[in-house]
Amino acid sequence: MTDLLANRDAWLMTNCSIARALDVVGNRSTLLLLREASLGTRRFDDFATRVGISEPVAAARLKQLVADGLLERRPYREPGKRTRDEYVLTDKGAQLVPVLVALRQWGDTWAADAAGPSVRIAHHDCGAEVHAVLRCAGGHDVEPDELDVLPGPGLLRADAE
Amino acid sequence: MTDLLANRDAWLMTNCSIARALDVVGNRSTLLLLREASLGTRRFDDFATRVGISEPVAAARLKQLVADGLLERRPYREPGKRTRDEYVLTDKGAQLVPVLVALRQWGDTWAADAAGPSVRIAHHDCGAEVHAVLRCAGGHDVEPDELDVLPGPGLLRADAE
DNA sequence: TATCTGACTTTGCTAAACCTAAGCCAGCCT
DNA sequence: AGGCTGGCTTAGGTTTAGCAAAGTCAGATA
Repeated sequence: MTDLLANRDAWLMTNCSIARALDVVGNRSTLLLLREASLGTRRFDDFATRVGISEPVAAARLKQLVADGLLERRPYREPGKRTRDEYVLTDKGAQLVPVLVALRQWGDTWAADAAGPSVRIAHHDCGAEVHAVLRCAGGHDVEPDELDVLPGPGLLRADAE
Repeated sequence: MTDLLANRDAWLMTNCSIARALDVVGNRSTLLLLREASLGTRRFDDFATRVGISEPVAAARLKQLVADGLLERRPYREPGKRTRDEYVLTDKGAQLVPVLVALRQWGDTWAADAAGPSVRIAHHDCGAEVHAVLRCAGGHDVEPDELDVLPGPGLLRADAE
C-alpha cells in the first residue's frame, strides 16, 4: 500500500460521506426543519413559523425532505377537524439526530447568550442531560485529537481498478 | 410552569444553539473545509483542491473561519522553502469534530456508493472504528427516540423577565 | 538579476436561496 | 350557500454563494 492518503485530492471530493450527507442536509433551513421534526413539530405552518422561513421555502424544503426519505408525509385527522397531512421523521431522518445534538452542544458552548441555552435535551428514562460523544468499537471514549484516518473499502476498491 | 414548550414559536428561532451553530458552519464549503482541517490539511491550495472549491471561495471561507476562531493562521517553514501560512484547527474548531463524525456516519449508512465509504475513522490508541453516539450524564446509551426536550436556563430567564 | 511558485485578490458573471405579497383550493362550520 | 382556515403555489425581486480567468506579490532558487 503506497501512501494512499497522501494523494487524496482525487477521490476525497467525489466519494466522501460527509459531502454526500451535505448534499442532502447541507443547508440551514433543511437542518432547522429536521430540528423541528425531531422536537415533534408536524404541521406545515408550525414548521415555517418555528424555523423562521417563508412558506414557499418551507414547502420546497419539506417536499425535498420527503423525496429524500427523511420525512414521511401522511394524512391524519384531529377530532372535529378536516383531514390534513403531517410530516414525521423516518428512520433515515431520525439517524441524523446525533448530528443535531452535536451541533446544539457546540452552540451551547460557543454561541449561547449569557442566559444560557433555551433548551436542554434529557434522557427520557432517567432525566439526565444527553450529549453526543465519540466512542470506538473497543468501547473507549475518544477525543477529537485521537482519530486516525484510514483508507476504507471504497478507496481500496477504486485503487484496484 | 405553564406549557413553555407549547409556545416555543417565539423563542426557538431567536435563541437556538443549533441555529447559532449554523450561523457559523451552516454551509457546505465551510463544513468541508473543517473536514479537511480535521484530516490534517494545512495549506491554502490543498484546501481548495481537496474541497473542490475555487480559490476566491476558499480564501473567503478560510478568512471567515479564522475570524470566527475555528482556525488559527500561523506562519511555518518547511526546510529549504520560504515561510508561509498554515491553517490549523483551534480548540473551538476541534469541538466540531463530533458533528463531522456524525455526518460521515450518516453518509456511510445512507449515501455511500456500492463499494463503501472511502475513509474509515479509527481510534488512534486501539485502531477500532469510531462512532458518534448519544449518551446521558447518567452513563446510559441513548437512542434518538429516547430524548426529552426541557426548557433550559435561557428560556426560564427570558420567561421571568 | 530574473524567474518561479504558493498564496492569495480582483473582476465580472451565473445560479441558488430566500424574501414579501398575493392567489388558490378543499373541506368543515353556520 | 358562503365564509374561514390550513396548506400550499405563483410572481417578482434581492442577497449570498459560487465559478472562471487573470492579476498581484513576496521570497526562495538559478
